[in-house]
Amino acid sequence: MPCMTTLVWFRQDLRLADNPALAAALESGAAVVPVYVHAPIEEGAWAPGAASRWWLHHSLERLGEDLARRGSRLTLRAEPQSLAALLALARECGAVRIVWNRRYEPAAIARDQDLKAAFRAAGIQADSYNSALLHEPWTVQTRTGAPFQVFTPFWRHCLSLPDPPEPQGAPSALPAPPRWPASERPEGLGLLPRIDWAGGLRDAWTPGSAAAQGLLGRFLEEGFEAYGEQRDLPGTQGTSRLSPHLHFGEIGPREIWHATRRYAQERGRHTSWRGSKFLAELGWREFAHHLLYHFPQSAERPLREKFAAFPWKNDPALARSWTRGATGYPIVDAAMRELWRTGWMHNRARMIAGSFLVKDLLADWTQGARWFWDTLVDADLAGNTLGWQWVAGCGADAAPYFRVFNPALQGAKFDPDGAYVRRWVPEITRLPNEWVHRPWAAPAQVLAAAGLSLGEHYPRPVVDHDVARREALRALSSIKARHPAGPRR
DNA sequence: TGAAATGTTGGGGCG
DNA sequence: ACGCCCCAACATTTC
Repeated sequence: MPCMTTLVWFRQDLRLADNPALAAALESGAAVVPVYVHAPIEEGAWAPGAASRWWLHHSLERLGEDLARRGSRLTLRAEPQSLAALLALARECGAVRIVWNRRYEPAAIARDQDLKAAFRAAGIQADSYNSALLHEPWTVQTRTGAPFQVFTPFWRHCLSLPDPPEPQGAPSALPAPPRWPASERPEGLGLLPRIDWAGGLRDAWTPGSAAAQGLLGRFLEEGFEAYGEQRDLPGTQGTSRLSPHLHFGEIGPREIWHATRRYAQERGRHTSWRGSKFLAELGWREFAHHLLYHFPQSAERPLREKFAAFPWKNDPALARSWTRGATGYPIVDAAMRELWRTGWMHNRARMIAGSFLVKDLLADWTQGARWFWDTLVDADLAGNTLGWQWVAGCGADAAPYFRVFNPALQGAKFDPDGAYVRRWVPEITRLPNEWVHRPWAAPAQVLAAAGLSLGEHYPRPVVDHDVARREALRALSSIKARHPAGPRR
């Protein structure tokens, strides 16, 4: 006679603290079988990319260890269909209930709805919870009941809502079932690359919720105060680097919210924390999920529909120079090499590199979104979509298309001492600061003194920014309506 | 969460 | 002393 068992289906909530689905399972007193199902085909066009898979492998290992320390186990299954895998597991365990934390990507929403109905039809109680967002997307709306399309009023509205609930700590023990079901080994999921290119990722990151908590604590102590000034400087460690941990749910936004509040209040700062630039970044994350939820086509298509007719050039050789970090613009190349090596790119650098791809190379923003999707450890459909539509100027609250970043000026402004470009583009290390962001303009004797021969050690610019900018503006005018087009409903 | 082009102002050189 | 021009510095407009 099997005792009551609940499946806790882990997805992008790979943590034990602040996990409402897990808490709900424990509350009932039932035995708990934690499970992760690897079913990438179900994710459609947005199955995890190579860098994400590397992260996921290690994150699952950490979660398994955390569970083992609490007398439990993580059951791993690799199947084409989550439903079949979970129904089979429920049968094996005699489970009568399954719980999970919600996801908000269009394909995941559709899949989860089908699953919920199928579980209920099979006599299995299915309940879902919110672990990933401060506020559910359908609860945030303008006075007229419409979704927000501009960040500032969106976030102002969120800040006016009651605080999200305080997160619960991790349980100290999980009731085990009488017998553990069979489990795939992490290696069996095939997440790790066949040839080991992940050395740079290993050096840069420690997946898992313990590391995430460590990063958050260190950031609050050392980075929070100066975040407003430091966050835009890619040559410094001014950001929290929590993005991949957030994507995989190793830490939740509510934990960050309340940890920030506590940090500020313990130091007698009762006013600034809610309105801080740091929490506003959580706001952008919320806004991204809000937009993807309300505009589910936006991962594939420009929100401003005029942009569907934009005359992209899509030159494969130029796109290749971009992915390889060989455009001849140091800050763009530094950004792309940081991404390739570490699976991450500083936010300011994302804007500069993104603007360059879309506006200087006239490549369709979806090409950039695809590359980031495969190479970023924090690749997130909502965030990636918002970021690329923002940079291309075709999204909600986006940078106007005519706002074109000048790589040399951005470099001078945000990497004035050249620390960032020198770290990732060592060819130009010996150029003085004055020329380090525009080696093409350096006098011959300066290049010679720096031991740099353009076209030999480091490429000449693949396009002339000045010319490219004008070409981009001309391309824009070709799709411009008499009245600027608003976002599509 | 831009940058370039264009306009305005005011100091200073100079005839 | 005066007008003219140049141009830097700043502001505004435009892309």
